[in-house]
Amino acid sequence: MRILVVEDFPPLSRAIVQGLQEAGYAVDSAGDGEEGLASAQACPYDVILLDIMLPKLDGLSLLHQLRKQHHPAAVLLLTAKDTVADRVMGLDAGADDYLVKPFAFEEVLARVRAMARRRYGQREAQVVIDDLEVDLVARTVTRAGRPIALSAREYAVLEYLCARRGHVVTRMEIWDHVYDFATEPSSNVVDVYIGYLRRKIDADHPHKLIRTRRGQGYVLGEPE
Amino acid sequence: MRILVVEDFPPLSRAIVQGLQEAGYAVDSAGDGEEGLASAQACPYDVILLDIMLPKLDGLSLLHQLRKQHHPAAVLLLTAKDTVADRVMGLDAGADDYLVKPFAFEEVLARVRAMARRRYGQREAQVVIDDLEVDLVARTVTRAGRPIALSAREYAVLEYLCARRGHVVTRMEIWDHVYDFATEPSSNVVDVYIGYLRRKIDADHPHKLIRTRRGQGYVLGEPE
DNA sequence: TCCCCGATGCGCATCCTGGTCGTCGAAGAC
DNA sequence: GTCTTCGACGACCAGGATGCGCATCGGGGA
Repeated sequence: MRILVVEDFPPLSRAIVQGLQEAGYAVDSAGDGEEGLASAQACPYDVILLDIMLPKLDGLSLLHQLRKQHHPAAVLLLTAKDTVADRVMGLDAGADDYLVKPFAFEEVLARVRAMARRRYGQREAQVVIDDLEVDLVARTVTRAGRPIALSAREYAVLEYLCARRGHVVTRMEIWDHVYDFATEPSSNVVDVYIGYLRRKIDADHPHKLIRTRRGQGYVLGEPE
Repeated sequence: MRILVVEDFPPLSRAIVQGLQEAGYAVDSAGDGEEGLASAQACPYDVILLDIMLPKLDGLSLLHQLRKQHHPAAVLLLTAKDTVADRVMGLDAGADDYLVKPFAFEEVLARVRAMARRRYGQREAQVVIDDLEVDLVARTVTRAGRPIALSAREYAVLEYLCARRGHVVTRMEIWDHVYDFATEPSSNVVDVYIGYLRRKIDADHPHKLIRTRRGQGYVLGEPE
């Protein structure tokens, strides 16, 4: 899952970004409204955390712009104000959820998880494929009942594959959702991580869970 | 689907071309407006990705020329500017969609898919013919419920046949939409791939799904 | 230490070519 | 109308080149 944080107060922004990264998300941040808009347009973020009071371009205007362009991200508004009028205005503008400052980081995490899941039309917090179980809330993976430890990046790749289970996913798409802006897509990292994952959860030959579509990408699940 | 990318900034161009190829499209590229116009006139592209700021001939002029010649391609404009005036000018010139830089690759892919589908008048993301099902989003194929693995090229041919289901399609047309400039049409590749497809999805004799129209081409579906 | 990521080389699926065989259809003879 | 003949077109096969995917190694960073 890839997340954008638009917040102008550096300590808060830093705290949120760090917390989300620790939770295994790919996170970018923007310090004002204009930067936020540009970033949002540049990337298919799954979730955008958006402060309302921002320099240059306020959060609600930004949200309006995004929705006008049919941006698919789920938006979580962060605000100091909490009146019914504010709340209505935010949700009317196309926000998916609403969080009033001050809030606990736990709260952020919970809502982000919920939104990310909703975004891919998954009701269940648990994805089951064959004897593999991925718990998207607990962020745990078991195969045939035995728990499997994944690194943050490994989990991120698996999570994205789960979100699009049964669909052919190109390397580029995986890249887009697992990496932030820091790196360049001119390498075989994705292959490498598919390899790691297979070694841990899909050791048999031929691979039954993560199937290769030569020249196209990978598919998770989808039997036969 | 065959796509032309007209973009003068090499890194961006390369990234887009590579990504689209990975997604199974036949892609050519042009580095300036004149080259772009020449390529567009030389080939029945389904989609053209067109930068506005270009050397020699700018994107809007190019677009005007194409529309004057009734070129059928769907055009996706790429631009750094994003004012209402720009947007209106682009769409008035006959563009089908509009993408503001910087953008994520996945955004490009989504819009290209949407345009390609619209272009062939398909609402559904899934094509069903008899007991054959082709999911154009998931890029999966099933016959009588059983999934069928196709290679990238096999899928590309089938996708094009789906797009023109019920119509007679010549070899040349298939070739045009499945291959880029790299190869020459002086062979029987298309026949060969029709053969591959039939073996996988249409094994019965006589072939019910992919019918031969001697001296003309092939038809997908269209009973009797 | 564990995780992350770029690079290299090998093996194989995929792709294409060229050739041969089978088949369809038109035209002509009866 | 029917049968025959011939030409052309399409189907299928198999060998070989290509390039993709995968495993692995090793350096760098947290």
